[in-house]
Amino acid sequence: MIYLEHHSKIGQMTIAASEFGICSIRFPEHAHFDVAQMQTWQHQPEHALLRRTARQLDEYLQGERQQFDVPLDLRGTAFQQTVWQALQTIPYGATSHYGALAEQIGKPKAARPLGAANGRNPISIIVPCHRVIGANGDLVGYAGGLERKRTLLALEAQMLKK
Amino acid sequence: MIYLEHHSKIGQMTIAASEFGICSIRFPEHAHFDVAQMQTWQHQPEHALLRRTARQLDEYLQGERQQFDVPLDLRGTAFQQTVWQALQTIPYGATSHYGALAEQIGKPKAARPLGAANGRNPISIIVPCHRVIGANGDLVGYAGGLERKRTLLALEAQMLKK
DNA sequence: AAATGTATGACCGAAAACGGCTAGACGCAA
DNA sequence: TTGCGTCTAGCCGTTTTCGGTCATACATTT
Repeated sequence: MIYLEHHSKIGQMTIAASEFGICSIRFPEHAHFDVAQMQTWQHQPEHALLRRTARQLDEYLQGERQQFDVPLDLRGTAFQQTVWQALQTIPYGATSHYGALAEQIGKPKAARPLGAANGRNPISIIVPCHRVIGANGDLVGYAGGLERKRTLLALEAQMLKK
Repeated sequence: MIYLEHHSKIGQMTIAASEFGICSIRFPEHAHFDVAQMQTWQHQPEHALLRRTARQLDEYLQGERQQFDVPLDLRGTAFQQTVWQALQTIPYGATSHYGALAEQIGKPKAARPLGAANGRNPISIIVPCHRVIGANGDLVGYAGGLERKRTLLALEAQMLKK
C-alpha cells in the first residue's frame, strides 16, 4: 500500500492505493480511519496513479469534472461491495435515500445496514456516498463530516444549473 | 408443546415434548431456561410419551437403566445439533473432555464453542452432557448445577462397578 | 387542517463481547 | 524435581449491541 497526502480545497486528504487501484480517500478526522494500519503504508508523493487521482479530485472540486477515471480497489464484505457498487450508479448532482438504494440492491428492508455500509465507504467523493440522504430529505451523516457533505452537494447542484 | 412436572430423586424436572419427540428436560433452576416461553405450553401430566420418559428417568436414577428409548426432537443450530449428536456416543459411565469431542466432530479448535453448545443442551441426562469434563479432570460446569453433575457421574460409576 | 416534532418498533448486517476450553509459561511449595 | 495453582493468549460459534433507516402515530404548532 502506498499513499500521499493531498491538500485540497476542502481539506487534507489521504489517498492510498494498492497495485490494483485506489483503495482509500479520507480526511484526517474521517470516521473509522484506522491510523494504526497506516503505519505500514509507504509514502510515495510522486506515484503516478496517486497524482492523477489528486488532480482529478481538484478538478472535481473546481466543478470542472463530473466523472472519475481511475481504477478502484474496493475492499469489504460482499454486502458492502454491493452497496458501494450501487452508489456509483447515482448520477452527478442527483441524490437518493437509504431505503431506495436498499430496494435497488434487492434487500428492501436493509436500509439501516445499508446506511452502515455507506458509512464505511473507503473512497470518498469518487464513490459518491454523499449523494445519499434521509428519506425525509435530512442529511443525516457523513464520515468526513456533515459540513463537507453539504458542500459537495451544493457544488454539484451549482454546476448542474450552469 | 406439551409438558409435565416430574418429581424425581434429584429434584423436580420439567419434561416437554412436541409431536416429534422429547424436546426438553430441565430442572427448575436450569440455566437458560426460558420460563416465558413455557407459558405457551400445555400441561398434560397423563401424556403417554411424557409418562414413559419420566419412568425411564426414574429407572436410570435407580441405577436400573443405562439406555433410553424415547424419540428426541432436538432443536438448535447446525453446530449444536452436531455436538448433541456427539454427546450421545459417550457410553454410560465414561467421560470425555471438551477438546476431545471438538476433535471428534472435526473442529479441533472449537473446544470452547463446544462447551457453550454443551451448556445449551435441552435434554438433560438422556443427552449426557454431564459426561463431559475439563481436560484436567475438573467438572467445570453444568446447567442443572454442578452438584447434580457430580451425583450423576457418581451414580454411573457406582453401577459400572457392580 | 396542514406542518413540524418527537416517540416507537421493526428492520438486518457488522462488529464486539462472551463463554461449561486449553496448552504453555511461571512461581512456589513439598 | 514433581506437582499444583494462576495467568495468558488464542481459539471460534453464539449472542448481544449498535447503527448515516423508515413508516406510523400522536402531540404541538401555525
